[in-house]
Amino acid sequence: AFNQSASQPLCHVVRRVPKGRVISYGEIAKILGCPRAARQVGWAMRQSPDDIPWQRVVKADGAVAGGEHAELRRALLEAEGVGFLPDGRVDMKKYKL
DNA sequence: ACAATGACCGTCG
DNA sequence: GCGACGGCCATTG
Repeated sequence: AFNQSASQPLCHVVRRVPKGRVISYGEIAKILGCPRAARQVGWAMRQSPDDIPWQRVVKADGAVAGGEHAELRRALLEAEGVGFLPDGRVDMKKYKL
């Protein structure tokens, strides 16, 4: 049930992620009550305002999603102190919430 | 109502 | 360790 109103709880979860940390779509979905709704999270995120720190939302394996903005968000994460592995992914062991 | 698509996840070879 | 496959829930043509 990730309708437009769902973007609110979604934002809540994203905002609760501390700076310098990341969270995966699956984790968010789980927190929202639908452990298998990772895709919907992505869908809701796409239509959500950009005022929220979406840069902290990455895939379960640490890869940064987000198509065109992916590189930009990666840069933002680096600015927050999130370390990236040589393969261009976040070190989930250290930074995953 | 059906089939295809997606800012994904977990399992299996 | 990596690539392939299916499942998941909601949106869209």
